[in-house]
Amino acid sequence: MPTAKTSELTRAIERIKTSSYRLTRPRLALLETIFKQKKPFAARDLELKLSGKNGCDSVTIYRSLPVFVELGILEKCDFSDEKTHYEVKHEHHGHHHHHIVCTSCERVDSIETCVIEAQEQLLKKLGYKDLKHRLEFRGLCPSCA
Amino acid sequence: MPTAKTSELTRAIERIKTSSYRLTRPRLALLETIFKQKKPFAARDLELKLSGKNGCDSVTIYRSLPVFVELGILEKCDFSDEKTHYEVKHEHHGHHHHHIVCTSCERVDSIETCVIEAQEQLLKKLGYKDLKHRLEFRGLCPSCA
DNA sequence: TTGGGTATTGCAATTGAGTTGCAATAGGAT
DNA sequence: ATCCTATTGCAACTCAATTGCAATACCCAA
Repeated sequence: MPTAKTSELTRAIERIKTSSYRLTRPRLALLETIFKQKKPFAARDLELKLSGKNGCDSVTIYRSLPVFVELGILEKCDFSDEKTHYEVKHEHHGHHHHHIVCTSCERVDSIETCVIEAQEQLLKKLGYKDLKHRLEFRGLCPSCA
Repeated sequence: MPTAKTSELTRAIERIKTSSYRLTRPRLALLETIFKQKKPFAARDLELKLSGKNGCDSVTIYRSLPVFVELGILEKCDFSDEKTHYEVKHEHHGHHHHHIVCTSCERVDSIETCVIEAQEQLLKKLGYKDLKHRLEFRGLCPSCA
């Protein structure tokens, strides 16, 4: 009896197999680690968990993450500075959403209601096209506050 | 007769002098270059314009920009990826605003009406404190579209 | 105006994320 | 089982940004 996580992994594997990409041992190890993540992660986070035998090289990680994004398994979600972050593209919030990161504990919550679409409509009326946006909130979460 | 730009430079100089920071030749050269910028810029942009005699070292640039932010002369405004961007904190839009960057010509416009405050109010009701946010739009501007 | 404490500079070296070249390896379709 | 091609992993590299440190230059106080 597959758990929700197992079937998500299974679906990811299926997506790779039906694409022109190959399902390799390193990629499988990567996926298994990825689906254990409870928060958005950076390449470096995976690197630490995947070093040594049965793991995979950091270069492979850097090369695979964009592939997974292309296959709809992951989503890029850049927080403030430094590194590129990714998160699993869960079915139940495949829809557009944003994050709020606690500046104290780094807890990440999802914001399901997006008010920005209104702003985009405004810009479209001004003649802008192909709009994308990125929004992040930072602050103290209820438990830290 | 000082132009608007001149007086902004003058005010910036004044801010440095009245702080514990020192007004040095490199910082002055940096400020002069900064106030010529018409768009948000990265450290690297200034570096190119300030190399050679009467310029200043890139390390000095990297060290000064955060100081200028602290003094309220500049504002950080991180676009998508890679480098850290800054922009002059003009008096006439010292208020909170966002940007839209054209994905074709890189033209940057300011968005004076911010709908995000509503979202923050919502998060505050949920118990979050000390909220900050960052929002950027990317897309084709009316002339490129 | 001069002297001196301290902020600042600039060079060189380093860090850290991410990329690239390339030969060896391993999917997976036939 | 074979073979074509995607993929791996190492080493070397790029590029932004940071740090150590000795030399320099602000600028305040006498």
